[in-house]
Amino acid sequence: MVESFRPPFVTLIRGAGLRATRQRAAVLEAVGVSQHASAATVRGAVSATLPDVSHQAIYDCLADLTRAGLLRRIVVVDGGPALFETRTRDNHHHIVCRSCGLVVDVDCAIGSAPCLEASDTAGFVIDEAEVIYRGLCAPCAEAAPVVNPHVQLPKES
Amino acid sequence: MVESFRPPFVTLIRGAGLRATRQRAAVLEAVGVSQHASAATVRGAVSATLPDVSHQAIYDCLADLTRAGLLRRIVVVDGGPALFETRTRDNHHHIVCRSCGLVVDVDCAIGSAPCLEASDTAGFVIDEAEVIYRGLCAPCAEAAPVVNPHVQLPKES
DNA sequence: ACTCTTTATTTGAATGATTCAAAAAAAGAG
DNA sequence: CTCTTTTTTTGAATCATTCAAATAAAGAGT
Repeated sequence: MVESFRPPFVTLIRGAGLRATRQRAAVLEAVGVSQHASAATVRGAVSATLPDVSHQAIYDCLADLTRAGLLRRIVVVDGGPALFETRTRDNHHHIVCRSCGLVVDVDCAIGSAPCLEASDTAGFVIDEAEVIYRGLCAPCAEAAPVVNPHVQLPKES
Repeated sequence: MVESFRPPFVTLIRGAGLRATRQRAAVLEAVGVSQHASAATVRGAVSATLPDVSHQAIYDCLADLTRAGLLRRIVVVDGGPALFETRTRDNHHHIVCRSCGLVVDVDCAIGSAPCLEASDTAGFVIDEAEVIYRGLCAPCAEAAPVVNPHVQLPKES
């Protein structure tokens, strides 16, 4: 059952050396639309056009696209699901709202270099620095009279 | 069956407003000894003196001690177990070896302030910045002719 | 020390994101 | 259009962690 793919996604996928399947195109599109989407979110979006996608296909596509460099995988909430984004290879970081789980991109704080400067590298050869800022987004900060440090974050962003 | 507790741990625990139980003292000691220990590691250490500790007690103790500020909980490996450490409230960061999982503390890179300076806070009220450096520790860097970006990290540090 | 109320621990089952494995289906080279 | 390879489906399994009810220990007061 061959439908018409939206060219750009297929091109991207083939360009990354992967076979262009409906599932992969849909997953890539879904991640692009829903910024910082979890596998569950992606599945929800994809099933709008492909009602019978298996969750395994979602996980496989996300893993393949991530390995191919078309997606980036992040985990910003302890115990929460992994999130995926289409901005790759630019070493940006993230701000996460403790209350609603909103994730926003931030450019590297320390100049344009991938902020690999640790005060003491303890002999390590460092190739990546991941920075996660936490706090409250504007709406949540306004709504919160007292910040409760024990709030349980929603598992879904 | 009251044994003799090592005073310091009991004092610390009571000082934090918690009841001093054998399990809590043993857990606190275990985390202090095994730097960056997982719940499983802690259980292993604790069961040397308390052979019948339940895993639930380990999780409860770790959660209680963390809530009381005597422990800090971190997750440095995607999908890996949470690790606990006794250095709290000093905003230090971590370097993680991609190969062997070794975790080492690093002081904040951006001066002594808790490096909360994001380039653009997007309206968020930020209260924490978590930094995780990744790479290879000295022994692993020497042992690795080619760095394989797909190595699966051991779940245990 | 002894009793009582509160808080912890044990016991055993459940959750949820993710992964494994085998069979069926689709992609794309020739 | 066929064939081989790669994907997807299907269905079960894993692992850290959590929930819930019953039992036990802590510590204040006597």
